[in-house]
Amino acid sequence: MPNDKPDRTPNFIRNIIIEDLKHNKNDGRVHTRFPPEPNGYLHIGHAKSICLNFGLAEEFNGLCNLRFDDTNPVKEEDEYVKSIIEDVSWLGFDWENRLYYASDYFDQLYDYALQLIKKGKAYVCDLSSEETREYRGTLTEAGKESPYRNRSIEENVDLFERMYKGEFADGARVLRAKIDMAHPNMNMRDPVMYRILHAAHHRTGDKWCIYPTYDWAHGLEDSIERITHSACTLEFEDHRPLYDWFLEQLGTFHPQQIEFAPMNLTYTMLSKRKLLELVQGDHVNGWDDPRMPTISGLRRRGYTPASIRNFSEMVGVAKRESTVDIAMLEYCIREDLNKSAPRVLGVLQPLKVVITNYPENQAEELDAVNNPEDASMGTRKVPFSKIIYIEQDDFKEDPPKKYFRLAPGREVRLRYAYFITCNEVIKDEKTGEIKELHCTYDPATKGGNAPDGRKVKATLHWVSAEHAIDAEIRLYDRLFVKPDPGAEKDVDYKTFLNPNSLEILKSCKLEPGLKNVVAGERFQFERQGYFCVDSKDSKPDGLVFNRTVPLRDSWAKIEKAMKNK
RNA sequence: UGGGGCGUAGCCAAGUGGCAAGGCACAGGGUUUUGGUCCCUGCAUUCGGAGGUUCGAAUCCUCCCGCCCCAGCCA
Repeated sequence: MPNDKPDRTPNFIRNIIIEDLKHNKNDGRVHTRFPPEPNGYLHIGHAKSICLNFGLAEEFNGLCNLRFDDTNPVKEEDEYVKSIIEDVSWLGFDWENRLYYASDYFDQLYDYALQLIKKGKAYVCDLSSEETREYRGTLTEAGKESPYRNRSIEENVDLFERMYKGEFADGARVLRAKIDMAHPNMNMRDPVMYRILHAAHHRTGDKWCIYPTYDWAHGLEDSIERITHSACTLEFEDHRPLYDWFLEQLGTFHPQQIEFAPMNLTYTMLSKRKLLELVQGDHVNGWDDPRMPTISGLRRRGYTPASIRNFSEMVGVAKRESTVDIAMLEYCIREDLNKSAPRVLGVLQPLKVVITNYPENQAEELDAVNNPEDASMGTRKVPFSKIIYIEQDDFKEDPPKKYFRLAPGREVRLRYAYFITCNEVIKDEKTGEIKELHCTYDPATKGGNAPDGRKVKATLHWVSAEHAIDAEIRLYDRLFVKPDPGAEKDVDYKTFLNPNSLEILKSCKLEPGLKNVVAGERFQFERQGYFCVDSKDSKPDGLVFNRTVPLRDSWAKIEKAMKNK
């Protein structure tokens, strides 16, 4: 059995496939598909579905198609298909030559509809949409049959052909399946198959003015492509009897629809409609804003495809409604970047430090390790001189308990450099603001070790002032302040948008080696977090970095715990 | 009051009659020139509840409770 990851958590869909394979169902074929509607950008929830479908195909030596479910021209755009293609392939999946569109099948769908009409299983209905709703009945009451339900086959064929030809106005008529207006499942009460829409389609242009509905089209799309296992989300469970009904009536290849629970993520929103609102309302800067849970947003934020694939595997697939803790996603990106990202020194909020006993006009090149997790990534040189910057947070004039960074009289290590001791704090006379620190260094501790064996409790990152390069750094935080911003039904979720989800730092100081970075390049700024070069705004003479995720910070936890005491 | 689903730890999630995997989070401890990583340890006598069947139940049966979805010519 093709399974190179025996430790993968089992899930019910995989179990169904294993069982089907055991009985040689579909001649042992496994063929899945990812069927997005091109009406928005893909988000992390779609990524889970992509990983599921392509992953299953991969695991069982099958195939997975990418298919655009473009049956509604008024909502769909080419921009979205472009972004979806980019996102799926960025995630690392390959549909080879199997890129399909529902619109490729419009002719076949039309023929199938004619077949159903001729079997007396579909009819043209002249009821308005309001009337159709009234006739449908309610959840607890049966519906009424349309007065047009018993038209002759000839009349239905004629009317349907004239619908196709464009003789009727939008909404004037629809084609409906003739099933059962008293069915307890609302979806079976003569569902609409075609509606008249005089709208240009992003691919077929003005060829069509009738468009198939999802229920009518989807099963047939799957059938035409000989899909074996058609995974979709839970809300379509009620549609399965209809999915099956159409395929049975037509006697065509019958894929199996399997429903799984869609994913929710804490502190964000996974709904195309709401994400569109955030974009259109300028609450974020576009679909690929690094705060967005979209694949393009995560990509720009610095997430790797591997981290997202791993996350998808980690959250699993089940039928139970779930809200995954965003900490799990953050864990996945840290895990990946810890192994792969080069370490670098960068100061976000600089505090000037003068090493008073270090010679003027001197600079030396110190050896620094590029990644302690991977020796093959080698070492580099970092310049050191009399004036350096350290992080404002790394000095406290009046250090609290358990704070073991720099403080007056205290000695700490500068990473890869020297031990320094703080002797003097220079303040602005008026504001009391700390302007700079005067420290002395111990020349014997070069590289970071004291020959006499004395220890320091802290190691700080730093950057030489005269060698540093400037950069803008964008710090991102969760998009919403509540774990489930949509939970309160009578409060708009936008109320819970985090006003501090983006903080821009303009005068960050980075080690000079970062001068020639390229868009998308990722680094760990030691003791801070993982950052990547912004793909849109970063320029050679104006570097912009996005913080992907901060490092775990146990000091922050201690601080918080002390405050809560 | 119709139909379809789902209830295993704070969050995901295995398990399908033989005595509760794993991960995240959290809490301790060790290593450490990143308060990072890594490594140990702890974390459900119990599976929504109550009965029943059985030598034995999260798994089977009955009843009850809770949550989600469905009345678009959206997908």
